Amino acid sequence: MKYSKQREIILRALEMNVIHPTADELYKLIIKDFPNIGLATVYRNLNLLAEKGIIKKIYGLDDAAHFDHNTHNHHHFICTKCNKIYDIPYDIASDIADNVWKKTGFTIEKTELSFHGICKNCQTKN
Amino acid sequence: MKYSKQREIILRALEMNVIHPTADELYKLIIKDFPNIGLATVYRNLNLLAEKGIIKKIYGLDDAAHFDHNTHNHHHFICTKCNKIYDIPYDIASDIADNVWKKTGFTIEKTELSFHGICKNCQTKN
DNA sequence: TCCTAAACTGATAATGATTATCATTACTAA
DNA sequence: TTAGTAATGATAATCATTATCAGTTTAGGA
Repeated sequence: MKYSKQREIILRALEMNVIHPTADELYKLIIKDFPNIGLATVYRNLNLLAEKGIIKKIYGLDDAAHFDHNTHNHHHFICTKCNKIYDIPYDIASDIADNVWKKTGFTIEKTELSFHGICKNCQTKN
Repeated sequence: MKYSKQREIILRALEMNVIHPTADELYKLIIKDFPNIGLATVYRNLNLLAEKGIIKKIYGLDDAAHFDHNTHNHHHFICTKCNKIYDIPYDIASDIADNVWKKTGFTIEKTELSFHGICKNCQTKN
């Protein structure tokens, strides 16, 4: 993996945003400051960074993949009203992968927990 | 919701298959016996049935949505070698949604746990 | 410093999954 | 039987993502 200015920019942009953006959302943020960057470059680098474990790729929240600079073990909640994505602490179910292994004998490489519902903020409104 | 022969066929085809098919996979199975059915009809009805809670739509296993006639609470494991999808019993983490609610105050409507790894069968093959 | 190979880029075409459109058909309640 | 509406099949459109490719940048020697 060779250094590239674009990758640097993409990683910084992701780190500055706690909104778990999709590749396209991040692209739209970045072109404001770097109008020459290509959409494919954003996709490419996000995937590369996720492969290397430098960032996280989150599936299953909606139809698009989201990216997260927080690589610590944690899960996600998406509010079906405001569509905001929240982090859920890992210790909510820290032994779950181990349980699955004990019960099934399957080797677990990745555990993805996603919760859908109404966040506290949207509950009080309305 | 009005009766339709196609919906009946789609539901039966899903019930007969434990393979958690995608809409397209199910379509390819069905046209063998019902060559006139349209792909859009399969998508439409699977989504409709999932909305009504008659079947389950599973996200996050791979890029396509899979469907499951088993509506009992349970989770899924996908083997990264053979791509087979296995059911994981619910009691592996039966209190997890409750835990999230207690910790965050968020109302949980849907909990989706998906595990990726190597199944027992593929482990022994090597 | 200069040179080359490999990695990276931007633009865009291609893909794959899914949804929208629309004219036609099938169900159902009166 | 009929009218109203939901459903259908064919296909165009969309959306997210990946592949392609010619030109550019980077990095590690000579």
